[in-house]
Amino acid sequence: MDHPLIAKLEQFSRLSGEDRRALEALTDGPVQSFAPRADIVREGESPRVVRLILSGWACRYKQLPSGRRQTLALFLSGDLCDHNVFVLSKMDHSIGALSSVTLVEIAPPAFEGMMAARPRVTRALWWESLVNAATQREWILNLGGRDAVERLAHFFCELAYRLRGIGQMRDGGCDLPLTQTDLAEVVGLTSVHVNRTLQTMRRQGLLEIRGRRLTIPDLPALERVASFNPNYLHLDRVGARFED
Amino acid sequence: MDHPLIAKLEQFSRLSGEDRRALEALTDGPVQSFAPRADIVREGESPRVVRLILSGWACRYKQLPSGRRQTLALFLSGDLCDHNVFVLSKMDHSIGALSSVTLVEIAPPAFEGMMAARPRVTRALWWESLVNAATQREWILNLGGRDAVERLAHFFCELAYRLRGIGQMRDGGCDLPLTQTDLAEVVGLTSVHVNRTLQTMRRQGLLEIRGRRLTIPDLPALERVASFNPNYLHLDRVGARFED
DNA sequence: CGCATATTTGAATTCTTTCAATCAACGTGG
DNA sequence: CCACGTTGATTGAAAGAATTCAAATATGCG
Repeated sequence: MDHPLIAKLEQFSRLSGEDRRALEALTDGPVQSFAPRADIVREGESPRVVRLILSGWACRYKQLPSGRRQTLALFLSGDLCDHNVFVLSKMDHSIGALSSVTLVEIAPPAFEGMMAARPRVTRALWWESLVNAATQREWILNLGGRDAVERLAHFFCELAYRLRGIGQMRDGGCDLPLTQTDLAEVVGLTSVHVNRTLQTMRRQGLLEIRGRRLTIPDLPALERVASFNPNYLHLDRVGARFED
Repeated sequence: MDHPLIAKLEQFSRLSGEDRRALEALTDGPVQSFAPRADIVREGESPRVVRLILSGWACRYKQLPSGRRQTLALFLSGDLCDHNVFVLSKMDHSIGALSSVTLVEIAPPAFEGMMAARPRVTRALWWESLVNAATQREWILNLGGRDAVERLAHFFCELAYRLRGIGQMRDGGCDLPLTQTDLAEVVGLTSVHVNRTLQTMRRQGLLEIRGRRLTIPDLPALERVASFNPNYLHLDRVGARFED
């Protein structure tokens, strides 16, 4: 199996053998494991390292005094948790495991050293961080401008594209380690309403959820429901892996 | 009057005379003007330059097929519109003027040259971009986790802190060139509901809007209503301007 | 003064939440 | 292998929040 970070970055840029070795060396530290629901970093802590998700699903989240929790971003295998927050003195949000998670920590100096030495990797990392920013914007649009069905549809579309990018979509479906409560925190609704909305969507044949598996029988249909436009994922240079 | 970008960056880091001259040189291009409601950059265009807002209010926004428009970020004097989007080939959102706006364009090579030459400025620009990212996250929380009163309260709190940082709060108030429709697009509500919500808030003495002026008689009270925590603005190093 | 833009209002509808209870699935220990 | 406890999914009824549509007022500007 491919190295998750390499797999991710190759979506944008073709990497040389040297580039790959540099990335592998960067991430050969000890692997850490987290149980589902465990916090990986908590708001208020001082970030010291960059974290690379190797397997499992994690999220960035914030909690309101009311107890309501909002997911701000989803981290999948190959995702970096903030490759630059260590510029700031304190975390303004938390990072938590949604499923079982394994990750490696990368020391900032090693990270910066590699950026200096490997321009193509650096370019790919820039792309990564700009796509993250674009994804955050799209989430704002999703919460501010769409109703329950559209929000969930959009989230699942984004998920499908992201998972496909890292080779984790199979037979029009994927693992879905999220409970309905987790989904509710992603889309800013209550779990009860997510439940009813999912039923509606199932009835319309937009998706199927059984066990921990999500199936999307007709992704284009789901995209239409969500007014999904994948432009913000900036995958238009995927071909770059074949040129250069 | 201070140079807007210098004023902004000095919130975080003390700049030397050299630093300031470099920033001034960077932004001495021709000044462009935009009328209220005019688009500055449109979705789909290829970004070629970095833009610095000199005066007026602008915003990043996206539009849904339904016609509904969502504001993704607010740009005030001293703000840079994406000092790095030119890495991506096409804009995935638009930038529009909310009031009359003046700005200067900065060519990417000049920008990068200055980053290479002036580490302290670079550090400040990093801070700027991380605070932008944090602000985006907070907007997600605002839309996903708060009701109408709280959302508006939170927005006005953020506004007060940002305007104070650039010296545009006077007598507990500020100019507010936004219509209720503009506000609705910021907080993801209809203008009708914004109208009713503002009336409630006025009745509770949380704010006052007359003409184009916003007054906040008791900011701490408004912060309590919004559960506002300014930590995400990362102003904790403001003192840095006096040390170093 | 008069048009154009912005704010305000009311009533009806739709969407979402709340609360409380039930049902289903799953893993553990006996 | 089954009872039991825990967690997640589902349901119903009622309340609450936000939207829609249409019309009426205000406000500002030329």
